[in-house]
Order: sequence, then structure tokens, then C-alpha cells
Amino acid sequence: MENFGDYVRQLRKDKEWTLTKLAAMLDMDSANLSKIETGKRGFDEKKLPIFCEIFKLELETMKRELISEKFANKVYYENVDETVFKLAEQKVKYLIKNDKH
Amino acid sequence: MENFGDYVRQLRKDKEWTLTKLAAMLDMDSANLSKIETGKRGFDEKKLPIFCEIFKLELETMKRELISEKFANKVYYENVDETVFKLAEQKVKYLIKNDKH
DNA sequence: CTATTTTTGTCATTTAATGACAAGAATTTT
DNA sequence: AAAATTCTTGTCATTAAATGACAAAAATAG
Repeated sequence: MENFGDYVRQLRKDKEWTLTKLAAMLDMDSANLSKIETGKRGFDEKKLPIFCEIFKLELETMKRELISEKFANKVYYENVDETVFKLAEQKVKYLIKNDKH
Repeated sequence: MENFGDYVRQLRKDKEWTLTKLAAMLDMDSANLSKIETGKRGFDEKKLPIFCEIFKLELETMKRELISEKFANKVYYENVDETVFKLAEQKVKYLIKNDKH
């Protein structure tokens, strides 16, 4: 998936819905949805469940897409070395090993 | 590195400094530094430069440690599949390819 | 036992994310 | 090409999350 905004737009266009229509379904402002589709804002994670229901998508998959995009943006725009992801993986393993949920 | 808080504590102990002393150097409250060392709060990224200067550490390396920890926490506490990191890597590559800095 | 250091709890303040609205630009329809 | 609709942009308000600050309890050291 290229990026989340483009994906939303594609899904919406496939249904031939306007921004206004989809925004209403998601209980949000069409202007803000426009910003999401054009990459000027992120999609609010709290709205993923409704979003997935509307388009019959898997929540877990979409959550992964959304979160990975946020990680990627941070790394890209702050010029962090990509090895940060390897480190993060290790840290997750460490957390799981010493589970303190 | 196990986790950032423990690391800070270790560095501080090596110098035989009190929380109060290091906190002052970092221009912060010792109570909050305590929370950082015990993992109850995150370390503010804006304070990394001073922190690195104090302990003669590489800023880039520490930034990576800090950010990877934040990613790891999110993935761990929200039960996101670890493949999220692979996705994020791909997305960074995509961003670099279509550079729009 | 006293002094110092560390931890915990709570609330204020700041900062970042999101919501909301208005107006302009682009597109579509007639 | 005028009118209607849809989309985009800018701005400010509101909300939510992160951090700061302080007090007091708990732990440790002397």
C-alpha cells in the first residue's frame, strides 16, 4: 500500500462517494477528510473500527498500516537511521520476555 | 540496551550523582527524572542533546534508542503484530524514492 | 534517630492532535 | 459559461496527551 490517504481515496472513489458522504459516515468534517486523503493529516486511529466496517476491511491489518505509516513518517522526516526498526523489534522481544502486562 | 530508564540510572550511578543533581543539570524535576528511570514516563526527546553532552554520548545513537523504545512500547502495549516494522521500513523506502522534502 | 535521597500521587501547564467553520479553487452538470 | 457541487486550504477552537511542578510518603544512608 502506497500510503493511507491515497488508499482511502481509492476506496471512496470505487464506491463513487463524495468526501461529504464518507465524512458523514465517519462522523467527521469533509474538509478534514480531504486533508487525510491528501496526506496533510493522519487518520485518527479511534475511527479505524468504523472505517473498516464501512469498507469491510480487517481491523488488525489496517491498524498495522496506519501505525507503520506513523513510524515511517517520524523516521523519514526526522532523518533517523532505519536501523531504528531493528532496535524496536529487539525491544519488543525484550518486553515480551520480561512480560509485565 | 535493556531500556532507556535503566540506562540513565546506570550512567548516573556510575558518576555517583543523585537524582537531584542530574535533574538540575537537565533542567528538570528530580521526581520526574525518577519516573523516567523507573520507566513510568518517557524521556523528553528535546532534552537528548543536553543529556548526550553530559554523558558524552552520540546524539544520533541515543535518538535511535529513544525512538525505537517508543515504537516498541506502542507495539507491545497495543498488541500490534511485529510485521508492522517491516511495513514501516518499506514505507520509508517509498518516501525516500518519491522524495518530497 | 536524623538527614538525604528516591518514589508516588496529584494537579497545573504546555504541546500536539483533532474538530469545526469559512472561503476559495476546481470540477461537474445543465 | 453559469450554476451547482465537490474538493482544498487556511485559520482558530477544542480536546487529549505529554510534561512540569510541588508535596508528602517511603526508602536508604549516615
